[in-house]
Amino acid sequence: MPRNPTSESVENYLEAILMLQSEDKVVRVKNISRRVDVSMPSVHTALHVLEDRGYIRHEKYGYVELTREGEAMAKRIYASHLLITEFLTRVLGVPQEIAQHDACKIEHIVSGETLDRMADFTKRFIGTEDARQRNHGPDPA
Amino acid sequence: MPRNPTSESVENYLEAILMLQSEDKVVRVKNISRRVDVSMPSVHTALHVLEDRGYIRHEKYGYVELTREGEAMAKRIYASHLLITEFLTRVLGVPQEIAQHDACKIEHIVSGETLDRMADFTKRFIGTEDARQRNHGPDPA
DNA sequence: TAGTAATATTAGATAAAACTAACTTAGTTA
DNA sequence: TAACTAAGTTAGTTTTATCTAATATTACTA
Repeated sequence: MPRNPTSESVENYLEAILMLQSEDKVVRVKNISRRVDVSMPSVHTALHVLEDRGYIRHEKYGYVELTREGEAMAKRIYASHLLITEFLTRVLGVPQEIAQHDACKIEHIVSGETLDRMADFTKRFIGTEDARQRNHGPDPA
Repeated sequence: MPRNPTSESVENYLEAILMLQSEDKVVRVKNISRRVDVSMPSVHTALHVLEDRGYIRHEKYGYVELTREGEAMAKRIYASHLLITEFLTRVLGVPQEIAQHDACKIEHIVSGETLDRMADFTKRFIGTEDARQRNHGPDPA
């Protein structure tokens, strides 16, 4: 495996922790394990990596917390996820569930450039769609 | 790592072999190595996997050939690659080089559903763009 | 045809990310 | 407070994909 500075795996854990944090207030190994669908020992190992990279704080037998950097990173990834999902569903018309699944993968590999274009396109497209609905007319170009 | 039946790595090798085959007629470990940017021993190992799965034929110190299944697989992946690249460049306006890079990643993970929607959207979109050019721009003849 | 250069292969190591099994800690409850 | 349970940790293994160094083969050429 490559020495990628931020692997898909790391990003997934951060994203999961962010979501658990916002849902349950308190984040434990068990929760992450269930959310990411991975054994507790695997989570444990991953948490060491995340801690080494300064993304989380974690004391033995204690709760898990995102650092400022970890939270920023997690939010960035989550934002990508939302953006991609919206693009897939609203622009391309991909069914929700499939869009979710694809977004989970794409969010880790896509360039910032493409992400920006998706955002722009979605914004313009939604506007156009809304206008079309208001007018009942053909595509205004 | 997951026991994914067809990994990104396998797909990349197949794609590379297909392209080399169409360019050079004859495919050797060295060529694949350069194309995929991986050492020759790594290619060698990968070729065993590909052979076990019935995607290629390869005799010691000889050339590499795709089987019928291997070629089908490779073509399927390459078609996705083209489709995604076209979508990114022509619809979203992502610069060629970045689009290529993103396509190389996305092609391995995206669902067939999303792929289909991209194809449809591109077709419709290009049609619209052409019409716009015919109406407002110089005559394309 | 012998020697060399290019290519291929083998052997063995490393890294990431996961796993199971076994053990430890902490919290609850009888 | 003793003991049970749930959660966490440690130890050790596996899989996939890569690498470097060393060796072998092939093909060419002098």
